Amino acid sequence: MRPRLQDVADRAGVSMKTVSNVINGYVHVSEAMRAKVLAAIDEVGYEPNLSARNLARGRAGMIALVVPQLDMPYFASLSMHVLEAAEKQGWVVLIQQTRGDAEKERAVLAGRFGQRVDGIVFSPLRVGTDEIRQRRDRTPLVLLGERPVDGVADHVVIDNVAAADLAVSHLLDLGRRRVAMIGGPVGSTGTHRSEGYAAALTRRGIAVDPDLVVPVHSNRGEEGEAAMDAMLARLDTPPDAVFCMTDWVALGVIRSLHLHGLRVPDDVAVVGFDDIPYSTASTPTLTSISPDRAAVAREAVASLAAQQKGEHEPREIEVGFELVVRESTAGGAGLRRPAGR
Amino acid sequence: MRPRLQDVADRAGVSMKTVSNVINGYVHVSEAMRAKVLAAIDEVGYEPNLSARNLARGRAGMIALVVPQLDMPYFASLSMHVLEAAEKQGWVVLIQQTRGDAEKERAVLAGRFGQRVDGIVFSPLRVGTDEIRQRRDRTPLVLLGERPVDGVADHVVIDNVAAADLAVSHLLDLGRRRVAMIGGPVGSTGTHRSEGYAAALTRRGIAVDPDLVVPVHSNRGEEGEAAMDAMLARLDTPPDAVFCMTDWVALGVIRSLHLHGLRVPDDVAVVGFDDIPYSTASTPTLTSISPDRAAVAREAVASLAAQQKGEHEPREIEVGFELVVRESTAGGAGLRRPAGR
DNA sequence: CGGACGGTTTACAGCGCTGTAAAGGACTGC
DNA sequence: GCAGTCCTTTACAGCGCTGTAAACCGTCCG
Repeated sequence: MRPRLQDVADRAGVSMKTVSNVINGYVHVSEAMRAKVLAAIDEVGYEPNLSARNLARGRAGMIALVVPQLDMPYFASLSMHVLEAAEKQGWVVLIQQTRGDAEKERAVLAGRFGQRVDGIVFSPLRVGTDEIRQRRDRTPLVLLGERPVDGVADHVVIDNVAAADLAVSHLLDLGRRRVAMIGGPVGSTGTHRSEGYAAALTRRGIAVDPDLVVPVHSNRGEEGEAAMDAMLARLDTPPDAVFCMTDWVALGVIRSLHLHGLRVPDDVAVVGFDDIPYSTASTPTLTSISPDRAAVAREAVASLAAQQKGEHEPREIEVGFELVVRESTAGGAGLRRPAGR
Repeated sequence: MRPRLQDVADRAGVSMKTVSNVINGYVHVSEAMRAKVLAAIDEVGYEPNLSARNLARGRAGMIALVVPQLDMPYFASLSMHVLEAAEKQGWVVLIQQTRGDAEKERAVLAGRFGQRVDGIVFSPLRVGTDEIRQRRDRTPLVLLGERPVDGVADHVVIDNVAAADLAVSHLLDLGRRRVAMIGGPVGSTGTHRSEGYAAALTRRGIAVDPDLVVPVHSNRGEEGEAAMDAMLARLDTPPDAVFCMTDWVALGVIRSLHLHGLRVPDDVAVVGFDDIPYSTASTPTLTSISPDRAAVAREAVASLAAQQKGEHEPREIEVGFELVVRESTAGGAGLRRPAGR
C-alpha cells in the first residue's frame, strides 16, 4: 500500500501529529524536527490522502463549475478564468456540463455534489428562480448569466442592456440607420440584448422594424448564416448594419453577406458579442462587445469564499465590458487591428 | 449540522449499514425496508458525504484532466468529450491547466492530486519521457498529444504524419505544386506534421522548398497572419497552396492572403488542422483535418479504467481522423458546404 | 531553587462512510 | 420437528487524516 502518515512517523521516530504539523506548515516545530520529518517523507515517498484530509477538516478544497457546454467559446474562456481565480484561492475545480438539460440542472441544485465541493459556480439555462429558492442543499452557490434570479442567490452579470445599447449606438454613430438584429428575442438569452437594441434605436428616434429582426435558436454560425440569408431574401433593400447576439453568429452573418456580394463594413457593418479569440483572425476582424470574463470569474470565486465565511445576503454583482472596434465596423484603412488586443 | 447516515438510521429505526445498503442499491433489501429508509432519507434531507465515502472505499470517483489551456479550441472540445466519456464511467472530472509551465507539469507527475483522483489524463507540453518514467506516484496515467513517450505510459494519439500527408496530398491532387507550410518544424508539436508534409511532397517527386516553410511560435491567428505576410513579402511568386499546423493559424493565413489580394482557393488553397467549430463559419469555410476527439477521450478514459483494474503494460493507442473538404480548397461552386457536418 | 511560562510534541478521539463477518429469521425438505 | 439454507439486517472496525487538549521540557525570574 501507499505510505501513510503513520509510516512517515515511524520512520522518523515521531508522532503522527508532528508529521501532520510539518506538512501543514505549523509554526511551532523545531528546525531539527522539521528536517528529520521532511527527510522521512521523502524516503518513504509520502503523499497526503486528500479524501482523508477533507473528511477530517470538513472542507473539500474544491469547487464545482457547471456550464452548458465546454466547447462553446464563451464558456471555454470563462472556465479558464474560473480555474485561475480558484487556484489563487487554493481551490481546485470540478467541471460538469449540463448541455442545457433541465434534469441535470436540477441535480446540481439538489446537492449532487454531496459535500465534495465547498461551492458551486453555476451557469443555468433552464432552472428558474423558484427551483433555486427551494433547494435544500446548503453548499454556497453563485449564478452566472442572464437568467433573472430575484435575489435568491449571488449572481454575477454584465449589464447586457447597456452593452447591446453601446454596440448598436456605435453602428448608429457610423451613420447607419437600417440596423438589423440577428438572434432575439426568442429565448431568454437575448432578452436583455434585444432591449438594449431597441433602446439605442428609440433614443435616436428610430422605430424598431420587425422585418430587420430575425431570431436564431442556437448560437452556431450556420444559424446566423441562414438567418441572414432569409432576411436578405425577404427584403428589397438590405440593412446597412447588423447587430449579432454572439460572435459566432456574426461570423455566419458575414459569410452570408459576402456570398450575397455585400461588402463588410462598406455596405453592411457588423457587430458581435462575446469577443471570442477568433475575432482577430476573421476576415474582416470583428467588432465586438467584450465582457470582462476575468472579472466574472474573480467575483464568482470571491462570492463563494465570502459565503463560506458566513456571508448570507444574496448579492447582484455587476462586472464591466467594453466595445472593441475592429474592421467589421471601422473598415480596413489604417485600421487593420484598430482596437484589438 | 448536515444529517448523517446515522441520523437517517435513527429516524428509520434501522442500522446505519442498512441505510448504506439502500443508498448503494444493494440487492438484498426488502421492499418494505427500502421504502422506509427512502422516506427517512427524504425527511431528514440526507445527502451522502463523498469525502467519507471515498475514504472508506479507497476510490475517488474522480479523475483529473490536465491540459495546457482551456480556451484553446482543441482542448476545449477535447475536454468536453473527456467529461462525457468519464461520466459514462461514473467519474467526475477535475480540470487543471498548466499553461505549458514546466513546474506545473512536474507537479502533476509528482502526485499533486494525492489520491484524490483515480486517474490522470494528461496532455503535456514540456515534460519528457525521463520525467514520466521516474515518477513515483502510482495513480493511473494516460498521456495525450504528440510528445513521444517511449512506452512509459499509455498514450492516445492520432497518426499525425499520415494526417498531414493526407492534407498535403489533397492539395497536390488539386494540381497545386508550390505548397507552403506554416507552423513547423520548430517545437515538437509540428514535427510529425512536418514529416507528413515532406513525405507527401517527396512521394510526388517534389522537393521541400525551405522558402515555403515558416515556423510559428504559437497557434494564434495573428501568428499565422504575420507568418504569411512575411512569406509573401519574401517571395516573387506566391505559393499556390498552404498547409497550416492548426485551423486558427489557417484563419490568419486566409486573412493575410485576402489582404494581399489573393483569392482562396482560386489563387491559393488552404488546409488547416483540428477542425474547430468555426471552420464552417469562416469565409471561405475551411478544409481541415478532423481528429476523432470523441475517440481520443473514450480511449483515454478506457485506459484509466483498465489500469485501475490492474492492467499494467503501457500501450500506444491510435485513433482515427478524416479530411473534411470545404471551400478553402474546393471552392464555392455547388460546394458551399461540401463535406461539412 | 521552585514555580510560572512559552515553545514543542504527543495521545486520542472522531470526521462519515463502507467492508467484513456474523447474527437473526424465514423457509425448505426430510 | 429439526437441521440446513438462503435472505435480510446488524455490529464493529477502520479508511487516513486533523483538532483538541494535555503532556513534556527547558528557561527565566523572583
